[in-house]
Amino acid sequence: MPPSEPLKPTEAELAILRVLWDRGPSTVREVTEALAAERGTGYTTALKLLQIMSEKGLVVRNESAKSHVYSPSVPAEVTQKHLVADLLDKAFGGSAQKLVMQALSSTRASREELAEIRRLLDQLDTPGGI
Amino acid sequence: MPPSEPLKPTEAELAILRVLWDRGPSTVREVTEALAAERGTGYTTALKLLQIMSEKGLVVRNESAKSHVYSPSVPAEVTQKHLVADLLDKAFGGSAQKLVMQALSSTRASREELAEIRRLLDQLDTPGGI
DNA sequence: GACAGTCTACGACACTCTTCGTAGACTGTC
DNA sequence: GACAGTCTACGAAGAGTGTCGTAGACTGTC
Repeated sequence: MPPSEPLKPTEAELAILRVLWDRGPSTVREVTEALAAERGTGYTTALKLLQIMSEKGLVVRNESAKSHVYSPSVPAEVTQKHLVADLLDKAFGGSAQKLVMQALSSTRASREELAEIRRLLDQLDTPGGI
Repeated sequence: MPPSEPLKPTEAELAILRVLWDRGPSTVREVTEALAAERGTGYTTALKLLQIMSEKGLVVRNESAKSHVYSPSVPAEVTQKHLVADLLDKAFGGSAQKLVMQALSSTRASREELAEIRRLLDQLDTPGGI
């Protein structure tokens, strides 16, 4: 069977994924240092997490160098989409509208961002010209 | 000091909150039955959860009747906003635009919903007429 | 070839979450 | 007033998470 679900990352795992998304493929040491500021957690903690994430299939690792190099197994967008879908289901009864409204009203989006969203709305409204 | 943070509900707690949001103030038995379909969990489980949530301040309870009646301590929108803000921070680097894009593209919103969102966008774009 | 430094692997611990079993209180019925 | 039914309260067990300490392997330097 296929790898089944892409498994929802835990909080600590998500923090690591964020580092990998930002930095690209990274070693344990690099992840540890990037994480130090916000979490203050040690080297072996990051190592263990990355090992677990590797088992779960959240990251892939390249062992060709002495220091293994870890990368996200799927693009950020895929994981993000899953997280949004999960929240949508669990907290908003599936109403994307409500979620979007909360997201927009709880932050200050720039005018360009708003325009970008409006562009997406137009695209969704008139699907390609069918 | 004030009750500090509104504490993020866990998954099981969120499922219960959803029942209370839908049904309004409810007894343990009512919550248990509403939850039975999706979780198949027993009476004492719901009771314990509600007790814990009451301690945490997620719900308030009215003990005037023999069967205590539980209600959400804050409106759904407040909790939802916190959850969105949390996801925004932890998974999207604070970019509401990306979150909204994922939310909109991962679901089929109706034309009316899209219009509603567009209305909110207009409102955000021209704040009151300054 | 001993030593310092860096790496991975692994086990253990504390903590939280979720679930349930059991006990005790209360209420109505015969 | 005994009994069945329903309620709350509480303790405990099992799984999952996040953290680290320690051990063992490898690499380079003197």
